[in-house]
Amino acid sequence: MNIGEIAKRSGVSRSTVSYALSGKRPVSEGTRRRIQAVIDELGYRPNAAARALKEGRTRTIGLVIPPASRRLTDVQLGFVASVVDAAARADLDILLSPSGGEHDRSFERVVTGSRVDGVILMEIRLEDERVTRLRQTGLPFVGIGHTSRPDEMTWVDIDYETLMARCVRHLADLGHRHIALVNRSAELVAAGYGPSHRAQLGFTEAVAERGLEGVEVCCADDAQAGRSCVERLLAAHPGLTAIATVNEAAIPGMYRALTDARLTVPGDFSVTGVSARHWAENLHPPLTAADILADELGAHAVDLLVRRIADPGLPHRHLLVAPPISLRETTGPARPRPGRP
Amino acid sequence: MNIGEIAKRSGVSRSTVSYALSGKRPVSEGTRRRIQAVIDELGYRPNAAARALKEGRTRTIGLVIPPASRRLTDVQLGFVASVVDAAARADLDILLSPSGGEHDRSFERVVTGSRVDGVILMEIRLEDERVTRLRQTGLPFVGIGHTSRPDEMTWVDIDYETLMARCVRHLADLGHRHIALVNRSAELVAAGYGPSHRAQLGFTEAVAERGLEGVEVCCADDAQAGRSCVERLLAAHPGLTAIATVNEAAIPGMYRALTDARLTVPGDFSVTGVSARHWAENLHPPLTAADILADELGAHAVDLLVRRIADPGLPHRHLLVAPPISLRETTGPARPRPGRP
DNA sequence: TTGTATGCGTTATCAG
DNA sequence: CTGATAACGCATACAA
Repeated sequence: MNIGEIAKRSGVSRSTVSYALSGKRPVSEGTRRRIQAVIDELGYRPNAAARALKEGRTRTIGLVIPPASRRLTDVQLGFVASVVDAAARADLDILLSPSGGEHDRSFERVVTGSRVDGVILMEIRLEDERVTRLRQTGLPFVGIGHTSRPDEMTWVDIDYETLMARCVRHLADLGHRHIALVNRSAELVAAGYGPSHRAQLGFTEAVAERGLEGVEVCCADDAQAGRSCVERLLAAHPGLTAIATVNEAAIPGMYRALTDARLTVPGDFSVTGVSARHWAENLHPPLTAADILADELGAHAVDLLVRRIADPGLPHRHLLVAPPISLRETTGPARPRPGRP
Repeated sequence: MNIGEIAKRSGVSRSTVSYALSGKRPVSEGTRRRIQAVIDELGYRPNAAARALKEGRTRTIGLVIPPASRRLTDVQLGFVASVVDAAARADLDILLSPSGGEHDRSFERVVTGSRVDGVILMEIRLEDERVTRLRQTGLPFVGIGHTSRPDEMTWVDIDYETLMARCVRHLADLGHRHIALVNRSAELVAAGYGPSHRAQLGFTEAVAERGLEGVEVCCADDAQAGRSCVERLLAAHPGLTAIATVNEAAIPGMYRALTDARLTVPGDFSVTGVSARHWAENLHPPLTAADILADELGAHAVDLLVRRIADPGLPHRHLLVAPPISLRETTGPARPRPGRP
């Protein structure tokens, strides 16, 4: 079924059908209706490939997510959902590319061969080959996250540095003097994952500023890791009374370790961090945390991308958000740990 | 950058470049290398739209997921991940369509206009307009889930009926006589959501078979709902000693309600159900459950789709899996509830 | 071993 | 207001 068939059956030329559809040229009401009738009857839809070939654009954007094998965190899922949602609202289709490392076939397919009009890139590292590649191709793209040279690209991101510093100050205000940062996995940190690095930065700064004792540990993104991580922390640091974390997936395990150690939250021990709101609210007890507004950020990324596609010469723009801490039920005044020497 | 440009710079014709790329015709080693050098230098990639137009296929499959606004369950996420993964392995791209109800623009775009070679459809209802629509278009598709007329389409699915019956029998074997089924949301059940209906069926059958007392309730897909649902259940049914559920998202809340009622699991009360393995294992305590092998099912769906695309005339095939119950730490011998009259 | 020519389905220009 | 026709970039049948 193609436009020629519609033209034949309506007794007009192909161009008339095309114009009747696009409205880019006046078509008499009578023929317009006749054409529409035939289209409805046959269920004709313009071929997307032919249109893309002719118009030079696909009305599709690429979304590069972490490899599917790695389980996505709630925050990441929130980004995906909001991007998908915003794209659908803008009548854009989404081509998904699960690609992490370099030389990924799926990634290459998406960024070359004119399959998409632009790309949204998630999980960006401080040094990220994909960013380099995207810049080479000249394809418009927007990062959710940014590299160590932020001016080179358009991005939206969460200000983990400020957020973590806020968490530390909040704990300090409650009298905590010995605090741990539970970061994401050692691999991620080693790979130069921006949020981890910036969380570290913010933690170190605020700890120094308030003259606290701070300890930093890495922890894999799952409950079991969170549990053993906190067990070790408690054993090694008897004076520790609070944890700040950016590892939401590990929090249930951290709670568990605390419970097992007969430490109540927030009575004996405080926990806070950065997390998706939905996740923080559904923990038991609900986590006092800076709530990441994934919806807003994803929608904004799509918006920036749409503009960049319309005018690739636009100067790069950046959006760094630092949501306030939502007080819930996991932070309280410091109290010396029971059984502490 | 197009094939003509490469041809010009290599001093050969366009067809020679094309054949050098596809290997469908012998090309002398010398010219092949010369062409490749130019391609590498300019970073040429064949235009996907032109190729799709010429070949009549896109090397892309559509994945229809529930609307992004609705939070996906762990099981659903597992399906998406495994489909994405399997498609990437088969060098297929994925066009994502978040669409639930009827007349969805995103859905229409994906299934018409030859944007994809085939579709994988998730969250199918007993009566599902999208299935009807897909059948009309003649586009190959595979369901993860199936309608009330299973022979009309190719699908893979989880045998919730058998699974739920198994859960009930397992509880009955442990001496439980009064059991509740916590289903998914009332909306979903009302909309004719297959898994919910089949779980209901299996529950009713097994309860009758073993002469038990059974009660069925619906519950929204979140922790809060699970909590209040179990609170109500405990108040209304003093003899209740076990729950079977297909609502994994509600389980943390269910645990909470049990704890609040001073009921230990599995000492005083048993819980079991159907869940993603990862989810069951990460609950505290880990849930005794039939583990849904999302990976396997998603990969299988892609495989079936690829075959259907290759030969649309193939007879419909179905895969109904019923994984065994993995014994973990939430079911034990029945014991009368404390404080029971 | 290579070159020429055609058509995939659209949109848009040019001509009536 | 409408029709004929030329691209868009590629793959391939046909010729050499």
